[in-house]
Amino acid sequence: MSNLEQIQRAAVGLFAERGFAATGIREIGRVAGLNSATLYHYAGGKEELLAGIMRTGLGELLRAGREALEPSADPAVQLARLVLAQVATEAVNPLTCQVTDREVRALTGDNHAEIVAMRDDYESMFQRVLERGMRTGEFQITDLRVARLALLEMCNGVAFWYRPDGRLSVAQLQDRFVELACRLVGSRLVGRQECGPEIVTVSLSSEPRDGNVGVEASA
Amino acid sequence: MSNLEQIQRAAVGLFAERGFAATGIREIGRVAGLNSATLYHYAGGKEELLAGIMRTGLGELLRAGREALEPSADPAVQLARLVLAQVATEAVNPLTCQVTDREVRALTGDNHAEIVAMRDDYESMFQRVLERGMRTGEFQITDLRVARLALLEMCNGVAFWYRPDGRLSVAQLQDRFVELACRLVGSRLVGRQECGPEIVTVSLSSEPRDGNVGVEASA
Amino acid sequence: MSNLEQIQRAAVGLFAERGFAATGIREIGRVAGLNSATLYHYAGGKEELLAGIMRTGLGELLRAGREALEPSADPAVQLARLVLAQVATEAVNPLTCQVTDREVRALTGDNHAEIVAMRDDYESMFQRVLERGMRTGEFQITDLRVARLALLEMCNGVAFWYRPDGRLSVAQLQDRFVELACRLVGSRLVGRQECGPEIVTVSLSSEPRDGNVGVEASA
Amino acid sequence: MSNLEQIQRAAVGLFAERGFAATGIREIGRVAGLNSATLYHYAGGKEELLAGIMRTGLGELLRAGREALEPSADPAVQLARLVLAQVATEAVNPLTCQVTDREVRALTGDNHAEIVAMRDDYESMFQRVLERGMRTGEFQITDLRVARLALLEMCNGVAFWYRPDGRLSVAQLQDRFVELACRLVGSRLVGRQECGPEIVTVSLSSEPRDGNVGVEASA
DNA sequence: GATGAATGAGTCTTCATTCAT
DNA sequence: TATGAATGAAGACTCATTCAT
Repeated sequence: MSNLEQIQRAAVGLFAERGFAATGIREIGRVAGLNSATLYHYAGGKEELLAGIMRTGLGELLRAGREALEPSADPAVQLARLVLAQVATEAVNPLTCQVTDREVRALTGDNHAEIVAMRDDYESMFQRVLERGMRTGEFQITDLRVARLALLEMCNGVAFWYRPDGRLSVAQLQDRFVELACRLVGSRLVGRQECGPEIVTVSLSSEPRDGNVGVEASA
Repeated sequence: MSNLEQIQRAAVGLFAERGFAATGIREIGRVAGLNSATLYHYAGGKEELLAGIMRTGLGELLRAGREALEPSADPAVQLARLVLAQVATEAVNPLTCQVTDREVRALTGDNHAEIVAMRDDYESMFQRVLERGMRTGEFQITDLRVARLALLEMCNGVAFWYRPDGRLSVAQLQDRFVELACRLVGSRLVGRQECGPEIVTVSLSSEPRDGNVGVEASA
Repeated sequence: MSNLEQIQRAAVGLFAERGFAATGIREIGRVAGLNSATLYHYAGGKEELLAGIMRTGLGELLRAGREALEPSADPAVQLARLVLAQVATEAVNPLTCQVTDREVRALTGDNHAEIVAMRDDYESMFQRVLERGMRTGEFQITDLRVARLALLEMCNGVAFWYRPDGRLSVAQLQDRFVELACRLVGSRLVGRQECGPEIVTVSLSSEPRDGNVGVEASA
Repeated sequence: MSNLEQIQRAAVGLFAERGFAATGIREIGRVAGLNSATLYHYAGGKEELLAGIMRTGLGELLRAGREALEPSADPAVQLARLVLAQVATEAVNPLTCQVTDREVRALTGDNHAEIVAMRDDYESMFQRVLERGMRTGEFQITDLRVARLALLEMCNGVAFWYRPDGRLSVAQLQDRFVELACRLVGSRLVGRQECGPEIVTVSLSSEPRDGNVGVEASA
């Protein structure tokens, strides 16, 4: 594992636990096993470190989202696949997703603009699917904006309570959420077999792990 | 308006915008129009200030929740009323609710324990209603825990995006969320006329406001 | 007991325990049962409070010292009586004497000058007696200054370790110290019956006490 | 001279002049020629700085005391050598000794316990010698505790008034004090030639000096 | 006579960052 | 590549003091 990854993991763990502002650069260094000055060499500073983490997290959500939309044009299937993708990503990388979700306000200038833009891109995927589902009559939605926001909050929440060593497997969690999402938008329940090819879920290099399993990605 | 209220409003505004850890005591004082030392006279310190705000916020959620459960024993009605109450409280006091939702980890010791206990109390209201609805067959829930968490996340989210001066009135927002909640748990759609007496929504004294309208409470 | 006395006692107790600089005006007020602002009315401020205490303490030492020197012109008797007087004063008012001994450097300007002058006055009593004892041949002193300083340190020390409820009565303590002093200056041992009329030992109003016994003085 | 030494000297000078509580960390930094934050890098904080100084001072007193007791078993000689050692240490490092003597109460927790234990160790050396001298009949002491305390106060006092550039050399000062001590305990006068090998007197690195002379020690 | 309110200056300490090595 | 040293700015908090009531 590279030094930057080591640093990102340490940072994600601490940022998730205490928040960006309450975490010291020295503490990150200590957890990563590096001098805090070394950290500047690899990560470029505290805010750059956070921005890198969030780019990673949102980048993966975007990639998985695009993969989700690809195979089918059916809004119900697309929504189900979006939920599959997001839930799995959040479940497999909860701390990175927590940080990505909560610390946007800590960014400034270009970093802030870039991350907000990525987030907006991601949310617009849901928006467009919901819109098309309404137009085709597959969805029964009273208020598009409210539905989208409720749906997103619900899915984002996974990162904050799901524990991989708990009762539910990721696959089970996905099934539960697809069901909830279908109900929320008033669509028919989309089954797993309808959903087409499985979506790759990436185990992010920024996510702190005991041991080192799963599909690893350096992005 | 008392000095403590002035301080709490300033603090809530800043905590919501930048987070507790990223907000300086001097800055709160500046916004409140007081010397930072005076703030200690009224609020007792930064953490005490936060704890006071969160006590206010959770206290009101608990109160409104109890009022919601009272008139009917029907789980569907109780759930609808819980959602009515929470959505309205969040919509009317969004910043206080944001802070209450996000800054628990900044508390320590007894403050932390107390607030966590209040939050658990509140969440158990939803849990109990969902359980009873499942037993009576009014709800069709695949996974109780997942449903509860999804529901709560969805409702908590309101504080983060609802704007009182926007397209939707609070009443409309409530209707949308009752519909979403009913769908989520697989119950019949509970109409407003079924819901019984209106639930008082308190405008918290800790909530920053332009002007000063609404039912005000010092609790 | 007057309010000023109450304040002085509280202050002496705290100054002795933690030192002047480490003691807060509010804490003194709390111990005295008064608001810290009220303290300004009676004592005029923190430094004035200390100066008052030290004036009291040194004033009493000076008074007792003069009383000691009066009845006899014999240097040996005079020295014995000076020791009797000082030891008793320190034993009966240990905390006031500790503060008087140690906190001179906390004073400024006129207060400082005045207290230093009083202390010098007091020490010069010993100096003069030792000088005369040398001239008359009653004392065998190798180095006058060293002897005086050693003698004074020795006597001042009483305030720091003597406990009235301990093994030794004040009278016994006096006897021990007279013996030590006589040895130190190489004089014959002066017996109690030689010492003439007893010296009044004042129980200072600035000394914290449980209950309220002894000859009390307001000076 | 190392930075830590620089800091300790500055601190000792200021602590001796104004007291620990009345000395600011910034002021120490200014005198030491360092930013106050740098001070934390080397000394770890204000209390740690004091504790380090006192460890140095008491450590040296203990070492010299042990060296004093070694060569002879004769209580009179041992006492004389203890006095030689202490007087020289105090005369050569007066400010460090002042601080060590007076600021114990500023320490807390483990630091306090450790320093008090060292001081008790040191005082017990005197106690044991006095005890043995009484048993062997070499000393004529009416009250052991009083004699020990008087002796110690007398010797401690040296740090507060001896000036190396004054009338007396350290050796002369030692002779005067050995004489006083012998008188105090009623022993024969122990001469220098009886005292055996000279005791090393260490010039502490924490002691502020103009120029930089003498046997220097980093301990 | 007595006090709660108020504050500017001060406290110790930690911060993110830079830089010479 | 890696780090100990160094610092100005800022952190939360306490201070002695004044004053209107």
